[in-house]
Amino acid sequence: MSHEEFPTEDPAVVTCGLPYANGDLHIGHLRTYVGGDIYSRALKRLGQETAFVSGSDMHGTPVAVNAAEEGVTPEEFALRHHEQYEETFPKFDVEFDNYGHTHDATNVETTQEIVRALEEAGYVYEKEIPVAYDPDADQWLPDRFVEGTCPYCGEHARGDECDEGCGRHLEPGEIEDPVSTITGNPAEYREREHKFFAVSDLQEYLGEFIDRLEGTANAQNQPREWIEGELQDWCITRDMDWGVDYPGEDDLVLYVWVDAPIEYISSTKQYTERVGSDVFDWAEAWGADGGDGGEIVHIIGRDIIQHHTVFWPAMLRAAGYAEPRAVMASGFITLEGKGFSTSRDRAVWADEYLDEGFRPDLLRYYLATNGGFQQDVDFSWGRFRERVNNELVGTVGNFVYRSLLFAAREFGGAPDVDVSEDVRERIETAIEEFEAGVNGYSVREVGESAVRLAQFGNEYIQRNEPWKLEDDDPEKAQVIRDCVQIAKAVAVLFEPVTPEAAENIWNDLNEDGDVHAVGVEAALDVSAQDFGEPTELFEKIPEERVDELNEKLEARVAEATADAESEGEAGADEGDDDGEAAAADLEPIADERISFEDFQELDVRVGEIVAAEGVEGADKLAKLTVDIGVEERQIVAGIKQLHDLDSLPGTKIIVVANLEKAELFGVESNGMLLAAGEQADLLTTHGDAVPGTKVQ
RNA sequence: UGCGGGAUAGGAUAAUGGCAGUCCACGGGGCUCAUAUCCCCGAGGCCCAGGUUCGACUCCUGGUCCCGCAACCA
Repeated sequence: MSHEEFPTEDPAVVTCGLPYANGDLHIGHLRTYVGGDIYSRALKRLGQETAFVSGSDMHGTPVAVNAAEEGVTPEEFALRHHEQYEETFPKFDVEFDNYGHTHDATNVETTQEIVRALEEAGYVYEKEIPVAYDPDADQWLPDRFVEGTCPYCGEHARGDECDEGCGRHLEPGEIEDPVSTITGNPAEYREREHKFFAVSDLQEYLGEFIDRLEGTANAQNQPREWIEGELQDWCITRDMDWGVDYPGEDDLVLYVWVDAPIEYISSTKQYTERVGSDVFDWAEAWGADGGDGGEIVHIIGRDIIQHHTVFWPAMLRAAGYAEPRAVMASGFITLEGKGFSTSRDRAVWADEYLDEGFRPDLLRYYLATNGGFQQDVDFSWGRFRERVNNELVGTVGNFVYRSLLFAAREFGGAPDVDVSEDVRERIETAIEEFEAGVNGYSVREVGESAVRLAQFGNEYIQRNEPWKLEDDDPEKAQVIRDCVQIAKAVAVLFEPVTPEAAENIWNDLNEDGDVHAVGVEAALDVSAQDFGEPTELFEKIPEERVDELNEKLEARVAEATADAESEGEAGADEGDDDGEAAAADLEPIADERISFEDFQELDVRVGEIVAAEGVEGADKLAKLTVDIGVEERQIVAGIKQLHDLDSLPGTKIIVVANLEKAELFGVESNGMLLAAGEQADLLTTHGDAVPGTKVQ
């Protein structure tokens, strides 16, 4: 690796964090992949030899647990997601040079090689630790295969973290009353030998490494806490079948975070196997040939910074590979100002975006340029429309279209004169900005260099008004020639962000060759002379589309929330919508009608609140004791913050009495109270119906 | 609680301690080859409180708020 400016003489590897084979992709995920794709295209554009690789992360307990729930094998489960990812990325023009997965033979082999190297170098030792064990099923229960009671807050918790209560991380052996998540059997603790990676031996190295690491500031600073504090060694084995076998140990697999980053190497290897080492040499890039290695750039979400700045470089170092040059950690995405919530279907899914008929270019542009890469950005359909209409249609599309249209009509293509000095210099400036974006690890800067150039183009054509010039005025040919060149430069510089539009400009210009393969210098190359009338690059998004999309989103969230509530998860999630907003745009009435019989299935009763108290550890849940005439019921509802609980006893409410029981935060909820809207305005009786009266 | 990132106009971004600039949106006017671009004018901003200083968005102290991370969560 060098710390010279790109492009360097060495091969580069750009990687994207492995998507975990356990769910659907939404535009929040896409930010990292689009960012990586743009960055790798930009590097290639600068002439840097680059491999862009990733793969699906197939292992780990969540896959195993979810597969078991579905009754399929982990491999089947994970492969299904893998295939889906593999199909989805190209639809967004995210084009990996190689996309593998962690369960393929290459990765298993590479992982085992690296683990052996760690062992040989003396970085692995054994230690006995307590592990949950299911004696009935004769099975070890690592991580999420066990759940029980958090020793710190007493809430129900997963084996590895107290997900519902205090949020603390739990060490193996800590969780109390352990129960198997597969069989429901009570578990016991058994001492068990496990393998540890002596990260602490590499503390000094990691301290130096982090000082020279490039990329975004968050990736460099966040891990300082651990690296400059006391590093703990890392347990790298698990008692399960699903994973990469630990070499020489039949009943242990490697912890998923060992084989996951190694997929970066394996995927590069597969690329070399496909194209030949004369085109791209994985061993040189990763320093497996004993050399210094190439330029390794990791592009990840900021949630996995520590894995890429502590464990991973430690493994590379200990096993004798090259270290990463840069880590770019992206911020998160919010949707219309609020967090994504996949359980509430509050998300813009990758497939959904495409199904709405939008081109990948538009989203790529939005994601790449709406804020700095490490900044959290908000996605809203309104702003999406604004930026597409103003910047892509108004600035870029309009400039290219008006220039090429004018050129085609007046000259049948580009007039045969040289590009003026001023314009040449302006294009050179744009190239410099583009390069600065790559060297500053800013996909935003890369994307904006082309838009600013198009903006200059609009000013330039406007200032010179070629449409007012006489046909024999040499100035007319000059201006048009300059504009055609600017349009070509825009195609070259905008290609990483909007590959499809770049291709269209290229075709309109009647250029030979592949716009995806040319270098930045092509921006200044003489254009083809003849071309016809151009196509329109981008289409405006009408305002009604935004309304429609927002309505769809709201309706979906409402539906998912209602589903969740009927499953007894009411209020356990965020619900901070404000009342005015909810009143301003009401959800449309459902189209589907239900029969009277269906309605009659609901046993709705008048009830009276006897007692109300908050559920400990939950922000929003309240435990209510409700008198419904025939009996008293305990009902949990998400109203803790919305009502004064002390004033509730004596209040008459309406209750769905025959809703199935549910457990929320470990508290049983036997029924559901009816309330209106996000503010949970409680339904009550107008007259004096006694508790137990049926509502009909 | 600790650590990190952040807070500049409605949104997005700049400013060695020296006039708070730019893009988009908004209001008004002009131009018009073009999917309404460009030009002109206008309204609108430094999270708060102290301090250092001739002078603070910038440096210091103390707060507030947002987003993360806190290690066998993929």
